[in-house]
Amino acid sequence: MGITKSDIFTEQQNDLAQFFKVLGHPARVAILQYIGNQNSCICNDLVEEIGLAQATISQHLKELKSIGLLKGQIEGKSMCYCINVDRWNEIQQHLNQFFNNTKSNCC
Amino acid sequence: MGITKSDIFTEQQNDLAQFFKVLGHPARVAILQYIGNQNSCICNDLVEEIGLAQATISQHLKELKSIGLLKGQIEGKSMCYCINVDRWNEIQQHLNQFFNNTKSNCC
DNA sequence: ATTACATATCGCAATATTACGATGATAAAA
DNA sequence: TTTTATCATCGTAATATTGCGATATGTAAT
Repeated sequence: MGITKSDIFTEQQNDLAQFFKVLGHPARVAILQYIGNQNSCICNDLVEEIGLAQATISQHLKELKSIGLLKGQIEGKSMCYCINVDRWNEIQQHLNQFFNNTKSNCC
Repeated sequence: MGITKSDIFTEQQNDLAQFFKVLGHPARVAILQYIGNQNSCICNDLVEEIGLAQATISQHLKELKSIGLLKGQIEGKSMCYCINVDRWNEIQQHLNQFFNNTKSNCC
């Protein structure tokens, strides 16, 4: 099949999984780290920095935008992609809540 | 293509992405939450609890084991799958390091 | 208006993931 | 020993993801 049965899970579970999923690709991790180090960014830098085709980088940026982690501003004829710090913190908090609420000690 | 170009990323980026990826499915989130609430677990409970076929659950458990998050002990004729707390904390720490080191504030 | 540049989107091919039925392996129970 | 129960693995179908070339879109410069 290949289709994830999202309807049998809670919205919280689906959302959480979606955050993890978007972060679950090395290119997207690398993009976030690069932007984090630069404190600014234009997409073309990324193409050289990461080593994937422009179309591919653009697709990854789109996914990072889809969960609100990145915001893009038109800067002349290029784009300035930046980390949405509020959202960043919010997601970090969600993930930590998941980790903290899920600890157990049976074995 | 569909193949991730892991060779152009650092080991740290690949590992981090792998953690996120494994957690990036609602069934696996649900499995961890369920085990966390029970403080113990046998796989068959999960089949009823989650609502996926036994083969599917088994596959998800395997992926959670692959990053060391779960450990399984044979318990009579069933399995006791438990959260590996040390590994759990370790991964939580890795993810938080990533979040803390990647903050920026350009826009 | 034309050109040059930067990014987004489309369409495709290759590969990965998800899900499940069927089957295999193992261990307690009868 | 046969049966039953529990979990793992195999094989397969459906769908998703990844990556890229080609092309579209938009903006700035000439």
